[in-house]
Amino acid sequence: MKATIYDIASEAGVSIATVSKVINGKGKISAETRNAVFAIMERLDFQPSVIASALTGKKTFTLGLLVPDISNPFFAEIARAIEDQGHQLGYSVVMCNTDNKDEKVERYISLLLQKSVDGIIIATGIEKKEILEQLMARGLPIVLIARELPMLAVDTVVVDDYIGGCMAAKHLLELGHTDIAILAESQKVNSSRERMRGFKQTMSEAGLLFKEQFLKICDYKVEDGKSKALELLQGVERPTAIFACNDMLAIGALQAAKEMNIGVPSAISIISFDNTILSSVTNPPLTTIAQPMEQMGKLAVDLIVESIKEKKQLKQRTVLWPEIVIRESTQEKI
Amino acid sequence: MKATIYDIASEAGVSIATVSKVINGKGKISAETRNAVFAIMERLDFQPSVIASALTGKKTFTLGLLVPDISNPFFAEIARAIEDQGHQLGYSVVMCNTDNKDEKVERYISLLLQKSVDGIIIATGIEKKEILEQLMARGLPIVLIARELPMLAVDTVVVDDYIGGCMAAKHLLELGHTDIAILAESQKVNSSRERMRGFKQTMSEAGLLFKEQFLKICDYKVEDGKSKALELLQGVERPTAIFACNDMLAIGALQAAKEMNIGVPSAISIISFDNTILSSVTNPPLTTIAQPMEQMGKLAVDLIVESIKEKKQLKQRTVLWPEIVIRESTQEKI
DNA sequence: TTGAAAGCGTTACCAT
DNA sequence: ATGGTAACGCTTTCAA
Repeated sequence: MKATIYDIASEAGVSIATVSKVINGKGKISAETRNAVFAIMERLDFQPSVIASALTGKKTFTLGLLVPDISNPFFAEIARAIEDQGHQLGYSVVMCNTDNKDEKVERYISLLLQKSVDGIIIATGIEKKEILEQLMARGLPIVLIARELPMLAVDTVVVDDYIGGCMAAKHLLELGHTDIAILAESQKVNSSRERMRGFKQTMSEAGLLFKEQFLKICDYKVEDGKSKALELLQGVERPTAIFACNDMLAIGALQAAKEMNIGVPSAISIISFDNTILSSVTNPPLTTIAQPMEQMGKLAVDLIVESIKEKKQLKQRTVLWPEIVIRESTQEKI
Repeated sequence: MKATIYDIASEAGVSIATVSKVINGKGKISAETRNAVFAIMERLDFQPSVIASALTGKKTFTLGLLVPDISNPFFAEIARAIEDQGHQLGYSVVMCNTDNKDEKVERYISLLLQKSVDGIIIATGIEKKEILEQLMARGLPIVLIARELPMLAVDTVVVDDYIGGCMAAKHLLELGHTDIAILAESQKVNSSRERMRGFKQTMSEAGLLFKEQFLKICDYKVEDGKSKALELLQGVERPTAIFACNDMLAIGALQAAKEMNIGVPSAISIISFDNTILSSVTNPPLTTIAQPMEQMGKLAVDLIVESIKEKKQLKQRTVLWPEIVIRESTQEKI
């Protein structure tokens, strides 16, 4: 049914070794046979089997990608960047949605191993770092993107969350806000912790005290951001600005303000983090600390491919600079 | 390095055939040897190579998924549903972003063929239907989702776009609107054409005339929706309602109205199509015709898997019913 | 209940 | 410049 190297060989009246050589451009082959073989491959619509060639020790040119949920715009944008660069360099990417569950992570990793992927890019949180250690022990190239596992020598690409937090605080401070609340993700998430740390640090450097009752820890869901923001806005003391640790939470805050008829940014300023498509689509559009998702994805792929080609064995941690995107959800305190 | 079936066999003092049988639960194996083999597989952390087993004629348990752009929330949500169900049934999915370009489609298909995927789910537009015909001639299972290629016997899962268009019109009509504009996608897109057709049909059945100057054909981009909506709103005759053929265009319309200080829905109603996360996040949140993305994805996978298992060879076209989700972007004409 | 051996589509080494 | 052949890790058939 599908043409194989044997079909080509017999059709061309040469050996399979010769065909293999012309496919891979190896060895010395006369222009004449080369052309003949190419012509026949074309005519028979021959596609060399990656499967078979992988079996002989070559690569599968396939990467695994672990994300919590591709329907989350942040990860969708990262995934797009990764697939683009992967494709550019000749790799396919297998998408895996983990829902941030270690058990699913383990299942997917096992599957990817069975399929002999050349490397795995991980954008999902992992609690048990043994999972990764085991993987690394196997010598499989790994890179972490947008997540980190401290104290593990693994290639990592992240944005500087601490600086991002600082930038958010600086912006709000410059606008004259002093009563500021934070909508954070679970403190198990390293990036969220760092964003908060940068934020608080900048406040205290400005001689301001962050009021702990203004800190709300949320799930990663619009709904939860909304209910926590509602608590904030209904409290006796009301903040004049909110720092949401991601776009989803910021949207929740926006909805809470709307529900309470509190103007944004007139009565309350909201700044978020990520700069996914969501932040440009809300009303008002969100001022946000942008993660350079495209470069992050590209970099992650470049790292893993280098590591697959064994061009490098030093592990590195690349920290990208965030950037503030000022839209319309923040304004001077009045 | 990685344990193979040989390692297990020699460790267990049996033949590789025996090991193969216990892995696949085939043939008759004594409980004793079975347990021994299992124990050793466990101890050696053995992962059977899908590559090798695929080479012997079995499947790769991998599906290709062609989407225009995974960072578009509609396709991200579809992709999530597909990956979920695929994983459920034992299949991995390779994601491919085509940007709706036939050349990229062809490149990806060729790659997927080389990797011996068991089937391809296509959610991307294709102009040259020969591409598909060729694929089908190879006997590779294919299913189309959210796109169709008329006059081609291929499994297809779509929402009833015509009915969806009718529902949108009916809603607007019930609210008393008569001057209604349409923001459509390229007329090459079958679904957009159908939505429009249903919409116009319903209007004319109500004895209303659709004014052709109220039809704007757009790209698939927020920006374009905005500029086209702006033209509409700045015209001498201004519509009191807009039907946008997808969420992105509706967002553009929302932005246009905001820029012109036209209240939504007080001065103009906007209804959209898709019900991606975007429609719930805008202000006001969008009334929209929902596509059941989750079921569509699940169904597509079920179809392709059946077809892989050769349980079925009849091609079918499954048309799902859309549903209107009323939010706050539409109201009675005043 | 178990095993030997052929075969899957390539690559790579060694001959010619 | 070209070809023969072992090897990759597994499944399957046939024998024992």
